[in-house]
Amino acid sequence: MSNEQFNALHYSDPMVARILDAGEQCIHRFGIRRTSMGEVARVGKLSRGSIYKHFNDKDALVQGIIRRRQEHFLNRTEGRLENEETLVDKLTQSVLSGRKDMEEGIFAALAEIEPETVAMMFLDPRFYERSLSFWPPHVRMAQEAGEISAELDVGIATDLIMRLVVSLVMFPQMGVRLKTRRALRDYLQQIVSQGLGASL
Amino acid sequence: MSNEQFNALHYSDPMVARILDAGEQCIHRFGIRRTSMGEVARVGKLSRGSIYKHFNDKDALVQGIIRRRQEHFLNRTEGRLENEETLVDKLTQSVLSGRKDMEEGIFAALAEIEPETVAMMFLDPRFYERSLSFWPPHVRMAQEAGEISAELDVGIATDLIMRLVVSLVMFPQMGVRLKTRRALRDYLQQIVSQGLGASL
DNA sequence: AAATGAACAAAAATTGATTATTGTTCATTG
DNA sequence: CAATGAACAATAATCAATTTTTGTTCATTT
Repeated sequence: MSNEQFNALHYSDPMVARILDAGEQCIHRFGIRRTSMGEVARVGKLSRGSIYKHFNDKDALVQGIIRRRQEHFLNRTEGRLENEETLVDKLTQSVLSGRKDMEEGIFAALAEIEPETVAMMFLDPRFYERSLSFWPPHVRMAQEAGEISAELDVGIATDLIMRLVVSLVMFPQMGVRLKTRRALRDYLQQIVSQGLGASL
Repeated sequence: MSNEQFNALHYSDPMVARILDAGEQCIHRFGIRRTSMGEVARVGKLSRGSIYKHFNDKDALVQGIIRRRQEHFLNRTEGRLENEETLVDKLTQSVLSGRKDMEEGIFAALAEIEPETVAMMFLDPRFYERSLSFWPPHVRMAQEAGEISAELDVGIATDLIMRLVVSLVMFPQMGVRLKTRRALRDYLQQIVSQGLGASL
């Protein structure tokens, strides 16, 4: 009998939320390695058995915490994007939000205690897939607005955007320094609208 | 008194080459963690003291091995690019070469034994900087050939290329599947010449 | 029904004693 | 004069014994 707790995350369930809250608190303070299920239970004031009811194992719990954090980031970003007119502005805003989260959130804390863990996380396909699924609606909107080519395959556009945004968030110090919002926006504008072709 | 052995790698020096050869052999077989300086000395049939004459510590040796391997890859790729007419073809060839190296070279072996080490390596700025310094001449050639905009800043073009190539090599399975040379070339052609603008 | 907590074997982390490795120095070798 | 190898303290890896944690089960509680 397979468990459905793998695919869906029932954030509405207060018990699940309590477990994730407690788990995230522990990870933030001690890192993943030094966080035990018993400690999570103690912090969340619930039973260990009850954690295992909702998460098959420790890795599932950790993945759930990371996933919720990332989805929370994507939702927050989604909200911010409503103020942005163009796809380029949306990309700019997303990179800036992403960078900010990386340098102050739970990932920053983890990077100090367990850098290998964070590195492994970055190589995890699931991490990218979630970022990837964020963009198609925005790509279509940009196509309807005539901002980018309507004939272009959504998958291809999304792929480029995902690779660019992830790279710019993860390695802000690499290549050209795009420190200011303006510089970053100009860079993205050039690539999105002309690639390396005719310059602005 | 600072040592100059950090910045320059004297591949011409037969002693340095012997040390790097022995070290690479050890890393390939046992991984970085289980490779000792004594073992490298034994394999290379030289003294431990002599290794420390050329490399300040174990990390310097490991970095030297990785660096030489990457430079070797870049040189080999450089040779292959001479057959390629356009920047897009060069990019295509580089991604394919990179992917091949990643799935069969020392990195593939390391990824099996010490995935965290490989993950950390990927997050190391030095790894990117070497890839970054590879592209400017090709960008200029493409500009002279009228393939990409002559007004475009070389740094910006190089930045995009580096981020794209690294991403496509490191995460071939992410986003759009670009399995065939043709599919990969079309993808790169679109991005380089029009970005997400007018489609082909 | 859902959560609890106790019991349990298997797996993993911790501990402390022991051994190996590191990085340095230097007199000797080729 | 570069390479060697032995000596050395400091650091890190290893190993076996012990303790903790994991993941599962199930009778009990809410």
